[in-house]
Amino acid sequence: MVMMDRKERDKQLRKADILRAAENVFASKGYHEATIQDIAKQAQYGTGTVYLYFKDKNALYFSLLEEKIQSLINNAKEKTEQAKDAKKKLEIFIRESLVFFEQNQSFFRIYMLEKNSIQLIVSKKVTESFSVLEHATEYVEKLIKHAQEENVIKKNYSPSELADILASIMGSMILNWTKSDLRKVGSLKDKTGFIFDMFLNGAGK
Amino acid sequence: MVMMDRKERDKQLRKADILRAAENVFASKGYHEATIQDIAKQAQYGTGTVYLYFKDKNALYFSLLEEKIQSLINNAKEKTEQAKDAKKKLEIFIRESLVFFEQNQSFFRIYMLEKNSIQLIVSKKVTESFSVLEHATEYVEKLIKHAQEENVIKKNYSPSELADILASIMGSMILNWTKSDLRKVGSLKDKTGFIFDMFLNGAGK
Amino acid sequence: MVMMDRKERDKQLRKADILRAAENVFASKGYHEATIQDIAKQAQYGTGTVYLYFKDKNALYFSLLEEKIQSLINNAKEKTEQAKDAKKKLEIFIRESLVFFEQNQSFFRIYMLEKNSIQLIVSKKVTESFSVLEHATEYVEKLIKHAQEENVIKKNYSPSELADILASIMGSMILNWTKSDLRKVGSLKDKTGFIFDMFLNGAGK
Amino acid sequence: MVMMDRKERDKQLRKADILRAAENVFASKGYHEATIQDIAKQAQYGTGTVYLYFKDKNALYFSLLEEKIQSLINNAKEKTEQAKDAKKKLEIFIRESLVFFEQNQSFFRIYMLEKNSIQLIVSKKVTESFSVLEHATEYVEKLIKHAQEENVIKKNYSPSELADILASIMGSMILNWTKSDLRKVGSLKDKTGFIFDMFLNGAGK
DNA sequence: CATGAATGAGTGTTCATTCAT
DNA sequence: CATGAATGAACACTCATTCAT
Repeated sequence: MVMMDRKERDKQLRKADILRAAENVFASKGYHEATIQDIAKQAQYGTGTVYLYFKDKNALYFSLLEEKIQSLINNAKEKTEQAKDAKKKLEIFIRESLVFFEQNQSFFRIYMLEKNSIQLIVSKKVTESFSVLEHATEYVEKLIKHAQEENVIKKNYSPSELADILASIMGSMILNWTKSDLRKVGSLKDKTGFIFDMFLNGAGK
Repeated sequence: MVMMDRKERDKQLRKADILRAAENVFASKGYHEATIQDIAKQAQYGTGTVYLYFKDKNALYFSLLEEKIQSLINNAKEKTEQAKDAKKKLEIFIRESLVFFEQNQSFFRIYMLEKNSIQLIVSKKVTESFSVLEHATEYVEKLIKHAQEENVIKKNYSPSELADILASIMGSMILNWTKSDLRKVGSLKDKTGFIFDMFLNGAGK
Repeated sequence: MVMMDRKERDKQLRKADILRAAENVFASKGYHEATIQDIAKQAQYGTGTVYLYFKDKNALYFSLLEEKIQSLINNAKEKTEQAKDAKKKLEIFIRESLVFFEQNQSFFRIYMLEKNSIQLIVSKKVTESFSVLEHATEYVEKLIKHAQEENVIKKNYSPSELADILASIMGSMILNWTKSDLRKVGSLKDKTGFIFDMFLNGAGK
Repeated sequence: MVMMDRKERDKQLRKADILRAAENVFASKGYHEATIQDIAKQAQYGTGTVYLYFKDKNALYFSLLEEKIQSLINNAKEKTEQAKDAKKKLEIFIRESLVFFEQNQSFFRIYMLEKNSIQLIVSKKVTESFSVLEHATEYVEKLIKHAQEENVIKKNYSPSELADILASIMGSMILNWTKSDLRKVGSLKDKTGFIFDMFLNGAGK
């Protein structure tokens, strides 16, 4: 995006190294059990080095979440815009999310591990930088509103509630998939149809 | 249920005291931020006393989850059996779960905070005592299977996946409800109809 | 002073143990180089134990200073009141201070090491509990005022400045004494006369 | 003094830059709270550069003290030699010291903060380079000896003790002055008379 | 049985010092 | 020479767990 000199580029590379290591460690242990030393070792840096790039453990953690969510949203938006009607947009959104999570399983672990903590525990440390999450939900809401306007989705249900439900259905399916034997089950994105159907038509006959 | 002497009864009473305290503390701080001293103080016992009734922090935590889930299932089973057809049973199950969580908000916090951790982190400490959760899902699966047999629910979808989805929809709604201004929104169990509808018929028009 | 049960008494004893250890360690290393582990080890307690009795390193440090200064003042006041005229009072004050510091050499090290830091660096942590020092200087000022009223000391000099000067002369002499070979020089309180003379009559002929 | 080539001159200039920065930083934070990075940044050099000119933090610190004390002594000596009699010399010494400290308040802060640490803590790192202080006290002692020979000062008191006392009285007065509202109180060197009087004639009537 | 004081391993974080560029 | 990123030892402080009373 922006032109940067070698120094700035190297800095970004190292920051990325550390984020990658943090992703693994947080994913396998969760926030509290992960130690900065774990992460530093995983990234093959000294302990102190981590602090050159992130103010503290919390900042590292939220940087990670932010980066990933941002990239998920950006990708979803881009792909979504190629479709015309709201129904297709929704379907693409579901598929792209599944693709993303399939490619980012360790991030998914983190997301699932802490998403509720984030929402329930009102930590002061959090609020600052965490508009990303709001943007994410706002985006899904927008998709749903469009679908309502196009008469694809019932108008009497609140878009924000529907957005949460769609997200939770997807979460549930991804979780199921991660727990199953991956070789047998096939790609996660094959679940798109099922999720889409469940969301639009439910389980009823 | 079982006959017990005074000694055993007292022991159970104290165990319950501690579980009640743990429920509050875990609910407001989450597992890691809660300390045994917090819990002991809240229960008006000495720190060491907690260890007379629970092997360690983890055991206390899972005892709590187990007890609550057990009571949720028991209650749901009992109420559910009063209905004849599968559709009604499902509706009752949903309603009773909502009632339970409305009465046990702090447990719900715990459940939401850690439910994913429980499933994702394969902790050696966990596996032992955690058959309850399986029983719970098994029970919902059974309800769904019945509904499939009675032609209320599509037969081509897996009961276990549908069970997870139903649970996640309910979780999503409860979370929404806890976050909103309780006085305005009314009782949680009023959401029964909406959830039931979403699950059976989806959001589509 | 106050009646206390065994528990409270034991607690005070342990607090005293730790204060004694802290006195040694701070005295030989200064505040920053002293570690809590040093102090705990010296007191033959575990690291964490220190924190049962003192909020943090700072609190321990100031507790120590406060306790010592308080005891110095109390003793000085008591002995001083036995004399009638201001001149005698001043002399007794000087002697008693010397006796105190001779008996509390490691405290004197601490006092000298940090007294200026205390006065120069306006630390927020300090201000709260540090009225003791003010009381101490106030007391010396009062002695000097009395001496001025009794025409023993020039009235045109400010009592507070004179108090500081007296204190600094004493500090200087005590420092000299600690540095010299104690066996040869004799007791510190033998310097009373010299200090008293220097303060009243100066070095001039 | 000595002829030096450009290289050597530049080196001295840079050393001086760093010493100036160190003076500010040490004065406002004290030895332990000051960091090499603070100093380097203040001096507008890289962190590593500091180590090209000073072996370590300690060496930098003592270089600073040494330089300042040296310059104080040199100036005092020079001005002092203009007077003939010992009494006048002493007075000039006091005045010049006050002038120096008034112009070097941040150094004074450092001096007061650590002067006792220096004398009390027998650090291996210190001893090497610290003959300056001895020279300084030796010089004051010499002044006092002269005054004794000229019958201005009592002969029965030890010159070294008197030197320390004079220094401590001056320190006390300077400290008082720095703490007061400078605009009201006027120049520090106006205290010369008072100090001289206190030293020669004491506070007595 | 009940207690809560004592413990010390373990964590996040800082900073003097080094060294590749 | 100059740099400043990297390092890792060190420290204050917490808390699950134990055990003497």
